[in-house]
Amino acid sequence: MRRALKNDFFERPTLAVARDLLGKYLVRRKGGKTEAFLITEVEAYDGWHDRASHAHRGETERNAPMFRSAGRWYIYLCYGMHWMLNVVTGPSGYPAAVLIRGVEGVNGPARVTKRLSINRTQNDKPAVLRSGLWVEDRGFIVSSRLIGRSPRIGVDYAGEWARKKYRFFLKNHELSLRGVTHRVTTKQ
DNA sequence: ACGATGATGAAC
DNA sequence: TTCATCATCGTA
Repeated sequence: MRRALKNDFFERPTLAVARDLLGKYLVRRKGGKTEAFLITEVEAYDGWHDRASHAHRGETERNAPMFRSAGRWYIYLCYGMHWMLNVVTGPSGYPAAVLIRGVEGVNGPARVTKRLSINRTQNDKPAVLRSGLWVEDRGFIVSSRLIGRSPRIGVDYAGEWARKKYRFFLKNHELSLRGVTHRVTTKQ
């Protein structure tokens, strides 16, 4: 089973999308080569009131993709050198997105974009095969007991929002890191 | 523990 | 126009 996720997957509440992205595959096609990576760690950024979100101070040129329809990429430069990859979620007009913080064998949001050669050229583009970057369901089921939650990384300035457990990760991430076949999932 | 490195947004 | 800040990482 190999099915590219459609907009209806991303149009759901942001926390649900974040949780369900674990165990899906981030797929990159570039220069005739296609690579797929198991998604192992994500963070949700949910609405205007979320003080950790770029959308907290309203719509700007940078965060405009977050306010648009779900299933598009929101990519921006952080600390002057790192690209951050997010996928827009929720209804159109509601600013929300999920940050891809880790994939199998690649730990950390800046390393993910570096490994997959992602930069602003994909920003605001739809997550479909045609754009060269999309997400696939490959039939794995990730049960709740294999998922960990924690506060988000690097958002200590966000007050009570910094403490919300909006980060989701696969508990056996370390196994994946060492290149060992992961056992977190069960074939459908 | 800290410097790299530049876009962003808010203040002036 | 200036300035502080920043959804991080590599080196020490």
